Amino acid sequence: MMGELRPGQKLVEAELCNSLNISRASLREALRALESERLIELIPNRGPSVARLGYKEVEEIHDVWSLLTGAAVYDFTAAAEPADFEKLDEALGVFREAIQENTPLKQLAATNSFFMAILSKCGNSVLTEMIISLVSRVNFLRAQSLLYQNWGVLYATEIEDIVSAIKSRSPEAARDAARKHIASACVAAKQLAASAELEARDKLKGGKRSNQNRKAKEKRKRAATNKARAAS
Amino acid sequence: MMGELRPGQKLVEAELCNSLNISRASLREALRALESERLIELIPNRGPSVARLGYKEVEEIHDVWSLLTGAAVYDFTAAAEPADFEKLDEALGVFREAIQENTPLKQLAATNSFFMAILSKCGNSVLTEMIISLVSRVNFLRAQSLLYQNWGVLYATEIEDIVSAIKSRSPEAARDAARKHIASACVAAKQLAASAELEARDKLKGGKRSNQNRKAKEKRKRAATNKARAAS
DNA sequence: CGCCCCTTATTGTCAGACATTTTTGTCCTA
DNA sequence: TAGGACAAAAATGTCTGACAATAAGGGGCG
Repeated sequence: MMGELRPGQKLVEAELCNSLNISRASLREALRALESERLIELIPNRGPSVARLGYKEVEEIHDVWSLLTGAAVYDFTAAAEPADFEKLDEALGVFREAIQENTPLKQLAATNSFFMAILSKCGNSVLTEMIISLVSRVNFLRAQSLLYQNWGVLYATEIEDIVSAIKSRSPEAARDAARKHIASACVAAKQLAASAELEARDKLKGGKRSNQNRKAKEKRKRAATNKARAAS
Repeated sequence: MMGELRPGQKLVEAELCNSLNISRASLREALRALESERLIELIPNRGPSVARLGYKEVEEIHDVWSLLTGAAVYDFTAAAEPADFEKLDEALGVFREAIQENTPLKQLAATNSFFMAILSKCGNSVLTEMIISLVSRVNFLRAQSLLYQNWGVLYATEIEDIVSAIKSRSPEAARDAARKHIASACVAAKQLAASAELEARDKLKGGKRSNQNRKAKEKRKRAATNKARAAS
């Protein structure tokens, strides 16, 4: 259920219908919704495919994400109450645990709950939704940066900086700390996106080669097919 | 085709299918897309209705819009070329014309093309799309501020300020001018949203009264319905 | 007048069908 | 052998009809 979908992978409606046990009508409704969230691409007459993220787009998303999250953290810092501080501490604690245990998915969940605690009290639900929408588009890159690389330790100190700035009631410092953290995430994501683009290019070459192989294989089939056609 | 849909108005699938001459399946796909863009609300088992914008939400949208557009104008100011200046001047000229001619819809089109000229060259397509999505949600309020009130003359001077700041290659000044303009638009939109909320409340009262009226009317139908039921 | 039940309208979902378009596979030719 | 024309297969875009589940509205009753 996780990580099984690679960017650019083509999705066939019939297969999805079977695996999800829903009708094509319902499936296509869901696909439309996923398309507006930019999680899949829907090219006319070519069907849906998992959204592909280029290097440039990753950068753009993080730029906007940084701007919006900075504003959210700024507003949160002014409005936060002691109960909110506790939530931040708790999420930060879980994150530290996850680093000790070396459980990347737990790290990801912890950072998500950390920022959700902030967003849910930033006072602007439109802002919150837009940030969530942006994060959903690059979340798998963030997961990869924790899974396959070791960005967690850096993220931890950055998040600590955010918390301490919030606790000292300094909106500007909190905003800058948050933007700095997202800048780090952007570096990690851009690395992954770049290597993914290279991989995709390699696969393309491999695919062309395999086409030639397939042609050789198919020659054996010819005889049988010819017989069938002669019969008709 | 314009202004026929009032916020909160219920949309019936069958009627839309007839008027658009498409099947329910296709219609529902389109409705899902409109829902993710927040142009309609889609409550389970209650069907679609034109999105309602409350006072608070109008403010939130304008806050985010201001932030994002500020960034776009900032980036545009650095990247703009002489050809882009011409587009801005042209849009501004059309806007002034429209004010002279007192043609509000032309004013709206002019401001849209003005900002589109900026957005298309701000260098961040994600940012551009998000702004367009936000504007689409409050565009009818902007149109009303031009149609029924006289915000156009103020908007004109504000847009001039943006242009002159851009031309003097001052990103900060351009950003602030843009944000100031959107703040004005926010004031206008909030007024309209507030009065719309009052209207809606009045209609609710009137609606209750009309229910009673309808009951009186329906009494005449009873006889026929009873006969039909007795027959079955 | 207000509340409960029943009828009706509307939505959510499915299965099947068909034209159009894309993709794949085959054959022919230079 | 590579490449192009052509046919076959697969997939999509769209429509129709159907049915259960839910919500809305009307009628009857206290």
